[in-house]
This record gives sequence, structure tokens and C-alpha cells, in this order.
Amino acid sequence: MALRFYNSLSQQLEPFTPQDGKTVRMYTCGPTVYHYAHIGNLRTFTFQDILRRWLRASGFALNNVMNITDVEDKIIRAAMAQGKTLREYTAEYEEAFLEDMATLRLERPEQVVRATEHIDEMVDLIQKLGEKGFTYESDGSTYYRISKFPEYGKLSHNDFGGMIAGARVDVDEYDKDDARDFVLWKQKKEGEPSWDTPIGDGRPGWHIECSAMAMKYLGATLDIHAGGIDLQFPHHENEIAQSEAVTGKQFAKFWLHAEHLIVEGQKMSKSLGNFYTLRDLLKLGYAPETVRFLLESVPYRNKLNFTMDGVKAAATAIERLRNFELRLKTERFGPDSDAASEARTAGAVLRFRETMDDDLNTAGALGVVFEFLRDTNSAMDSGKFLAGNVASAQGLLSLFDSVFDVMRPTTVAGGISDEAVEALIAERVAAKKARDFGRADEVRAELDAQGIVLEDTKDGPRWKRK
RNA sequence: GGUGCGGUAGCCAAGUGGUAAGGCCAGAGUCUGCAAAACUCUCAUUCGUCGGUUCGAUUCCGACCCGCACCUCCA
Repeated sequence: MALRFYNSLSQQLEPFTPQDGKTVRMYTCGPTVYHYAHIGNLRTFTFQDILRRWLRASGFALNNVMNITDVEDKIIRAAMAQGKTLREYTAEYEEAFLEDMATLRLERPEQVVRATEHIDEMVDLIQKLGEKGFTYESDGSTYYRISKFPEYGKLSHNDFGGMIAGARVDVDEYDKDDARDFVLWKQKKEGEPSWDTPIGDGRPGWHIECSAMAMKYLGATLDIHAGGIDLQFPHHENEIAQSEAVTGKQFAKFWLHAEHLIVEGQKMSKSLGNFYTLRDLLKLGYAPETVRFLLESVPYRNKLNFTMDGVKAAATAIERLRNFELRLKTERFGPDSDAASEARTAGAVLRFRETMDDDLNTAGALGVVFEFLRDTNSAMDSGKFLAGNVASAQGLLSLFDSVFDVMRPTTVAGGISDEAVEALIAERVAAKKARDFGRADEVRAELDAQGIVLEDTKDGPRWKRK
């Protein structure tokens, strides 16, 4: 089975291939930089990272554009309150976001673009919409007239025909012709940042930036547009309305939406005290790759229940993977190659690929890897895993880690050097040979104090950092 | 009210019309100078409830119960 994704547009699993067969043109909704990213934000960005990596593992090249929303109501309010310019205010959080991405080992998209640097493109798009009769002005602001776009609702699968009985309706929006209409360009308010343009002195509405930037860098029709589930409506619906009204072409072939994360079974919120940033978790002593593993371990279309037990379980699971890798590297296996072991590895590679191809089923793919680990450990124990089987087994781990990226421990500055550890171990081996167990135990305690775990195996001692 | 998602062992969580992956926890064992670490084994007759279709359903259909999300800013 070939690579396939669940397309929110069709609500079906569809085989994926980029339009030109080679390079995936993908737009991913990035952060609004008005606070530190929380763990829920990072779940979505981790999904985007997995998507990137698996597309590449599937042989495609990438052209991924991610936006930085650096002008928006909350940003303006916060910046004004602190007496800062927009740029002064957003710079800190943008930097923090990129740092968090790097810490979590999230690849930097090919292009990261700021909304405030694309005002001209947005104005141009709004003017084109105006020429085609999709806009109207009210109190100096420009709105999108949804009644002109009959396909409105095709992504969110909402029926906008009747009254939205149970929905809360924004009573302040008296200046719109239709409650569904959304703002493209907001008239300047006193004291707020603004841009003086042919369509007035003001600032862009939230939705227009993504249409403008996506089409500027990736053309009229994207291969993939991805983002959080909450963006499906209205943000992505509005992007479609804006883009397709101008181009007359399908805006994105695939729409991929990541489900939300909940914390300890509850919606994450500041009032519940279960609101975490990556920085908070690192302060609690968890390694970044542990957080990454947990975020990866549930397929992106399912809610992920983020729990402290889960983080601990993730840390232990990573240990198991690393122990296996260490064993592969250090144990002395018999000569030749075992056919059954080769077959097991090849089978695992195949199933890993098939499972990931199935809409990025990361939980299933992890299952494949751990099952392979158990069976291979057993084969090693019974001497049925030989030196000639090592390379392919390492190949599977490499394939796995090219996507999950958790094998490499995050290095901490300081601490004992590898050479010093080796020297102490050599001393302990000598002490044991001389049956000086007192000194041997002393060395072991010393290493333990330095955060080194010593393992005595058939093939001699081996060690790892805690 | 509309739309969508989900309810699988103590916890997390895949999956399939043919009789339940995987991880964590727990228990047992192997190894070891002792230990640690590591590894192995065991751990759901059962998949929210009740009906239906079927030789057979956790998997399909219907009803119901429960939880959640979106319909307003939100990853």
C-alpha cells in the first residue's frame, strides 16, 4: 500500500503524491508569537515534523512554508500595554519558539515567513478580491462577502444555511452584512500600529496572511496544508474562500488537521493549573526527547492525553530502545549471518513503512519496532543473531530514528569525560581480576555518583549515562 | 440545535468480519563475587450498553449511555 493521508476536505483516506511527483509544496500554520508555545501547540508542530520526515523518508523533496503571525489583536494589546513596538514584543517570542523547536528536534521548515513582511501581498490579494466583487467596505474596514462564495463550508462541513441555534453569536459585529462575513482589512484605531495602503490605513485581518504567503511562495495549489484541528474553522475555511475566489483553482489538495492534546484527562488551561510550556517540563527534569516521544506516540488524529505518568513511561521506553542499540554495538556475536534474523529485520522494515504510510500511524509503527526489539533480544540470547545481522538491524533503527529522533541523548554540559569513565572501568576490571572486590565496588559507587550506569555482561562491562 | 471525534487491561494505546499489537506498572526468572543494570517470561475468553445482520462482530447496521471538540479567539 502506498502513502495515504486522511484528507479533511474529502473526509477520506486518499493516496498521496505531490503534483509534480517530486517536491511536496506544503504550508503549515505556524505560531502566533504572543506567548511561549505550550505543549499543545508543540503537539501540532511535532505532527508537522513527523509529516515532513516521513514525506522525505518516502522519497519526496520538501518545500514547506511556515508563517509567523506577528500582528494580531492579542499581540497589539500586549505590545501596547508594555509600551513596545510590535517587533520588539514579538521578537522575544519568535526567538523562543524557534529555540523550542530546535530543542524538541523539530526541523525548521524551508521557509519561515512573517506576516508583517507581507502586507503588500495581502493588500494586493484584497484588491483582487475587490475587483471580483467579493468584498465590501463598512466603517472603513473591508469584509469578505461569503454569500458570493457558494462553496463556503466545504472544508469544515458545516451547513451555514440556517440559524446557528446553539452557537454564541458575536453581537458586536453589527457592521457586517452577514454574521458569517469576516474582516480582511481592519481600519486603523488610534494608537494602534497600522499600514497606510491603497485600501486604507489599517492592518490585516487574521486569515488573509496565510492565503497571501502560501500562494506567493508555493503557487495557487498547494499539495498539503496542515494545522491544528481548531483552525479548520473558520481559519482554513476562510483561506479557501479568499484564495479560490481569486485564482479559481483548488487552494490545497490535502488538508491535514492534528487533534488537540489534553492534560491528565482534562482540557489544558491556565485556571486548572495544567498548562505547560516545554520550558516548564524541562525544569521538572524531563529530557526534550522524552517529551518528543510522548507527543509522537499517539497518532495525530487522536486526542493525546498528556500525563506525567506518560512522560515517565516515555523515558523508560526510550531507555529500552537505547539499551538495544548499545547491545547491538557492544556485544560480540558469532560469525556469519542468520537467515531468520535477516528475515525478521526485513519484515520489520516493511511493516514499519506500511504502518507509517497508513496516515502516519506512529503508535502502530512503535509497536513494530518494540516487537522487533523483543524478538531480536531473544534471538541474541539464544545465539541465533549473528555478526552478519547487525548492519540490517542498525538500518531499521536508523529508519526509525530518522522519523522519531529520540535515540540521541540530549547532552548536558559538564560531567565526567568518556575517557575518565573508561579508565575507571579498566581499573575496576583489574581489581576484580585480583579479587579486590572492595576496590571494585568503590569504583562502581564512584561512577554511579557521576551518573554512569555500569553493566556487567558476558562480553565484559559496558556503560551508559543515566 | 448542527457538525465532528472518541469510549479496548491498573495507566497510555494500536488493530481487525475469524476470535485482542506495543509501551509503562506489577509478579516471576536468567545473568552476576555481591549487586545494579540488562534481558526473558507472565499479565484482557474480552474491546461503553442493548438489539440486529452473519456460520462467526470488538470490528458492519440501529438505538441508547458517557466523555470531548468545533460552530467565537485558540495548535
